Amino acid sequence: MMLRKTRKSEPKARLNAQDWELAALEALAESGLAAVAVEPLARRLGVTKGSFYWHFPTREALIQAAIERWEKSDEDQVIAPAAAVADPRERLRELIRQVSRKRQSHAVFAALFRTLDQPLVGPLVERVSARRIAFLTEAFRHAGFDANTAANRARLAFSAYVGFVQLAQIGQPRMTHEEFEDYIRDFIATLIPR
Amino acid sequence: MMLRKTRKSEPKARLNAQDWELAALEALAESGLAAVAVEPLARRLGVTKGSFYWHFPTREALIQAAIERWEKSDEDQVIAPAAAVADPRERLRELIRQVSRKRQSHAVFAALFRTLDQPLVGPLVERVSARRIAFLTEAFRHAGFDANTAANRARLAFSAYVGFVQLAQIGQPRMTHEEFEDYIRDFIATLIPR
DNA sequence: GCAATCCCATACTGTGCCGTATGGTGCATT
DNA sequence: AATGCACCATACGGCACAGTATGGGATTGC
Repeated sequence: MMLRKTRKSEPKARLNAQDWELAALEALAESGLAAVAVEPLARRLGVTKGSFYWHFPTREALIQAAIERWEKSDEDQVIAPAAAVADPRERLRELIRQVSRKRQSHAVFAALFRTLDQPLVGPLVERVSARRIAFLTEAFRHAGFDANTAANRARLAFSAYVGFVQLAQIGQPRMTHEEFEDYIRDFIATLIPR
Repeated sequence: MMLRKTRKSEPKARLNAQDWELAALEALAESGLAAVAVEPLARRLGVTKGSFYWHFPTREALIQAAIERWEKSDEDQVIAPAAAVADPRERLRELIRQVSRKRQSHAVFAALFRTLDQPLVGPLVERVSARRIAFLTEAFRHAGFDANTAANRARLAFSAYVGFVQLAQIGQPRMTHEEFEDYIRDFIATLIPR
């Protein structure tokens, strides 16, 4: 009983709070918020909940920390790179292209969208959605649309984005890489006419 | 102990399987599949689970029956009326307009979309989605698009639809009726150019 | 090399739901 | 009026997870 026995892919022996947060985000992306449960995560990490409750006071605290971590990384990795592009149309195209990369981040977003009833998740999704819609509206305005049309177009684009990440969850489009690129091209051409 | 004591809005005294299915769909539309639980539903209906297990062998059976009922009613009330319209463009407009009515049905669809991991729900949503995308693709083809573009446009429209019902869940758009009508107008104008 | 601290295992209680067993009550039929 | 069936209440066992209590092994600082 001296050696470590069974463990998934033999990770590090001792954990910290960040390890739990990352594991929570993995489970969240794969199986939704319900999978962010203490005991299942502990099994996944090869420890018991005795470990967990040293790092976090409660399950809610873990969820809170995990989604805050996601919100920040998503802001940095999706919004910021797009905002850096000067030309409005090209900025929109860049934003849409971000969806195909950063799979993990969008999987988390999709998972959060499926748990809006949760008190911790609802406000977050609402906040992030409002921020992105505002960002899109601004971009469409600078692309030459009037205020009203820009708002509508932003809503449409964001809805299409949300719908797409949801559909991607079941592989409903079931597209090859070429089909996907073609779809994105049409997507952009339809929403951002020139 | 002769009279009925407490009960929500005093419904009928004795229930049948259909009552349970309708209650299940209500709970599903309001709070997702997790709320379709035997004991909570029993409380909601003012009875105990002794009643439930007379009508259904298991919780899965109730879910199965409820979503089958929804699938049929949705087919009849959303797809069929749109399919009846002759002109392709007008048919698409009619389909999109259906979304603003039939709120309950779309709330259920949104709830099911948030529970794709469930073995009973996944195939259903996949089936319904494929059917609608095929329907949309066909409509776009008849509207003059080539096969490839029609498929992409159908995906885009369906994604926007899925995203919209999800966003409606948090009242993210937070639109007045006029704003909504205006949005739908832009939605149609953008996706179905003439 | 020793103590303090960090990290975790074990064992427990509590809760909410699923499913079963069994008995009881109202209603229709005869 | 008695019987049979449809419908429901009550009570029970089981499971999975949240959270607590406590002790023990590992590590670090000295």
